[in-house]
Amino acid sequence: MRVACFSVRRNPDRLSFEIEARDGLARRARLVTPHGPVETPAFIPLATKGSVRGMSSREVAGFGYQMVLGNTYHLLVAPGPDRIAAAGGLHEFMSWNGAIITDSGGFQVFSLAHGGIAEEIKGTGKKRGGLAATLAIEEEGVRFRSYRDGSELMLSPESSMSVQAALGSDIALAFDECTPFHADRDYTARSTERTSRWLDRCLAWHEEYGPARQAVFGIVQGGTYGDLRRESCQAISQAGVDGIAIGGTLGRDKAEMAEVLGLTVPELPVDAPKHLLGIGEVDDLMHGIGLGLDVFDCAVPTRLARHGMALAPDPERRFRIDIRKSRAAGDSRPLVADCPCTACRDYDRDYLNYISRSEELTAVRLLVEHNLTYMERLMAGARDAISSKAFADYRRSILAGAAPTGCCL
RNA sequence: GGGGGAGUGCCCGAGUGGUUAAAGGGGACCGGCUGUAAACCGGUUGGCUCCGCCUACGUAGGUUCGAAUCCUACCUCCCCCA
Repeated sequence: MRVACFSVRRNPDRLSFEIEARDGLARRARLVTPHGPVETPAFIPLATKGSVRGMSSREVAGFGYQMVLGNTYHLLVAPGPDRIAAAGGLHEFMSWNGAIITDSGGFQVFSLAHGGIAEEIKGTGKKRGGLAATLAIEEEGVRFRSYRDGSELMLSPESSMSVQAALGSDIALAFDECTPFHADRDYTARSTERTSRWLDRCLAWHEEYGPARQAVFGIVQGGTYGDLRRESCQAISQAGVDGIAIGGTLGRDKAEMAEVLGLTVPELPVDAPKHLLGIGEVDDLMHGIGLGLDVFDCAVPTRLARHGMALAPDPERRFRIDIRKSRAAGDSRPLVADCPCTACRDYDRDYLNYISRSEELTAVRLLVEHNLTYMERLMAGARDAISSKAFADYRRSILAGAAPTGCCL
């Protein structure tokens, strides 16, 4: 049974979403926020703590990005919503003129308890010492211990929305619990239902006190269970949100992720803007766009860069090249041929290998710029392909090892 | 010429009779990273016919049941006095 009653709160002051072209399920659209448009499909870099690590806001805009993602939990811990509000909101605070979507802190319920997605799936989170920063998950909300000073803090649907109101993001995400991969069906079901109740509370609070020009997205949970995903989709579709994000565990591997998304996306209203949270990698983006998803955010491009990995059209090596490997030493080729980023224009692999191994900050900056440039070109290429009804070919060529064709400068 | 000190695995550096193939760093190599506790986290790093053996703590001898650790000679380096 297809959900038909998607009640987008169509308020152009807050958010509009215009689909401009379709190619199969994929679509090219424009998400217009109070801080400008976002051409979709779009990849959104993370500015978790109010900064895209290693890059100035001006630089990020220069790479072609129109939206970044900030985090409620991290900005609550420091510097705190009051200080950001006093600065005139997060846009002003971080000198970012484009759109901002803020995550609700729901993911931190999961990540602070388990260490991360891979660690939770593999059960290796303990290796990092276990922060135990998530104290309790209750109907009211979640109690955390600040990893900064040990103090206790609570995040609830109301307080998360309140912080996001103070941050003044263009899109606020409803407070949710990201259920772990290892949660059983019973727990996932109860958690997902609670997340739905939390969504209602978020919307009620926002209706009353939230900024008029801030949109609210609900988050689909349900783990890897098809029926729970469906119920979550229905609850959100009927709640009166401005858009929908897909969260929660997407399974053990890419095959399972495809399965879960295959069960989830068709349950959502076609016309709603859809954001796939936390994904991802080059092939994942091609897959998600093919399903009709619009926005993607992920730590991977910036984090990999800090870890010495550059994105590259090499499916055999998971679309990345480890610039610190000795094979890069003495290699006078650019990182990626025809890439317009500084690393590729001005330097060769030999030099990048050397400065990266030397722990020079410049190496990190160059790789972050490269990866962000790569992702934006990948997405720009996808947008162009959709406009010319050639997305299937584009996707095929990218997965076969072709370089992104989009222009972002 | 006289006096003193030091030589340890790729590098630095602990260790002064047995539980030491030898702490700890660094480097190197491999792996991981998907709503960022992450410019981070694991693993490996003498050899082999690998659950045991061989080779190893400057070189060559010696003491001892047993030595990187004690003794002797030699080689090299550093410091001080002439």
